[in-house]
Amino acid sequence: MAVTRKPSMGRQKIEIKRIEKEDARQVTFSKRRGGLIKKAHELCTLCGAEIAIIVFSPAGKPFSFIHPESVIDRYLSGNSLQENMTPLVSAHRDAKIRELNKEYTEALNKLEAEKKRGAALKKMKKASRKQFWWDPIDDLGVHELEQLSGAIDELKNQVAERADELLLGSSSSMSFLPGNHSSNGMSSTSHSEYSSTTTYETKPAIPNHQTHTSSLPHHGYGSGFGFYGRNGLY
Amino acid sequence: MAVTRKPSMGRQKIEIKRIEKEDARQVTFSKRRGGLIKKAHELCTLCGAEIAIIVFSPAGKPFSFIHPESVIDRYLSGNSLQENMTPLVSAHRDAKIRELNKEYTEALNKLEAEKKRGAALKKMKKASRKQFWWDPIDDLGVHELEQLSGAIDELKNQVAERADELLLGSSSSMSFLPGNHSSNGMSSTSHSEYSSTTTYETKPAIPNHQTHTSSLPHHGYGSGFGFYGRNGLY
DNA sequence: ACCTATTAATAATA
DNA sequence: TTATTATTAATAGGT
Repeated sequence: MAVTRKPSMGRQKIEIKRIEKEDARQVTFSKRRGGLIKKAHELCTLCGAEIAIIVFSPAGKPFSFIHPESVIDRYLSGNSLQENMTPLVSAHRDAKIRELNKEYTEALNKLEAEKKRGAALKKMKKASRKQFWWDPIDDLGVHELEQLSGAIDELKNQVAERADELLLGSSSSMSFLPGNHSSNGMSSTSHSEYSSTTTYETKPAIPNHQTHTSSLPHHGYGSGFGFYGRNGLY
Repeated sequence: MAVTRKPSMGRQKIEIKRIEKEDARQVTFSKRRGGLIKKAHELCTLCGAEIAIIVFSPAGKPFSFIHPESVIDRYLSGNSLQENMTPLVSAHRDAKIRELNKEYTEALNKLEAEKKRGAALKKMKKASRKQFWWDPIDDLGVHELEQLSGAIDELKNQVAERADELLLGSSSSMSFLPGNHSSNGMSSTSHSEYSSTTTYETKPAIPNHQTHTSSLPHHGYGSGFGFYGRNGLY
């Protein structure tokens, strides 16, 4: 009793335009997010680039992605970045920097080891992405740079807000997330997929209230990414 | 005299590990960058998300990508963001904010129109991407947030540095780019591909010197992204 | 940059 | 969400 065999219609070509169906949109978002991440990871591994990303899901759930070990390392190794920090964050940072450094290093080593053992490599199965534009145009003006700078600040605000909330243990507009925590299928044990890259998910922060009253840990400059003179390493 | 017909070996499966051949790496980087961008754009269009990205090519060439119109708009519409700006940038900003606003709006309209006319849709043909990691983990701590915040600051520094250079007209370590400008095939006319998304390329800045001495335009918070309560719009 | 043979991503489904 | 699989889309190698 074999039916006409129609397991699936297979992938259909779709128009690149907003998916109206809320449900489908969510699914696609999830799937493509995973795909994008994978692609990004591959690009990193293959060519060795440095990236930092902040994403806000359609639902307003913030995600952040940072790759450069160098950046992380520079931060963990403690340095001149506490000055411009929010007193709140700064305080905690002072007390935890060491611990975190160790903690983090251990985590990385662990992941590194597990990776070498040819551990899990099939946990990734999400989808969904963010839409942004990327254009290697040649002539950039001051205004664009200013805008960019501003946008970056905005991003920092989000992070800072979340940080303050955590530090204060305040639940002014945040305590537990809406619902889909492990929804992505790679919760706790998951981020051992890709080696030395750091990722954060600037949690929910509740898609309702938005008391953008938090402060963020600014820090001195002086220590830019420092990727410039690294040509010799590639 | 038809040979054994071997047009191409076709795509070969590759290991996801650093491409040692400098040349091949560059090509792959380019190709995949384009692919990633495309993917990202699609995700944006399909699901409507908000993203901001900063990337540093293996050669140290910085790229930045910002999507959210809302963010841009908020910035262009002028507000409380001049306080923490570098005097240098701030000054210029004061004088140009209006002009830029108009300029930008017009540009967006132009792109919008061209897009509707079903204009060019085949200009995209680059390749290359950045490698970074993105992980939707559920439990984020203060330390991760701090790191994230720090990394974001780093990014801002890059932008600020460039901005200062432009404003000062200083060529201390920057004047013309190394070489591959239009190498991507979509220079000037290119960024009309995707509608209302903003993209910047924090130019070369020369992959050698790195006088991270620039300052960046910090600005007050108060006006976070504000994507949170937008559920109803999706 | 442009071409294809292949591999990889994924829309539809369950 | 997660799994399956028919198709479309991305691309590694070559030219």
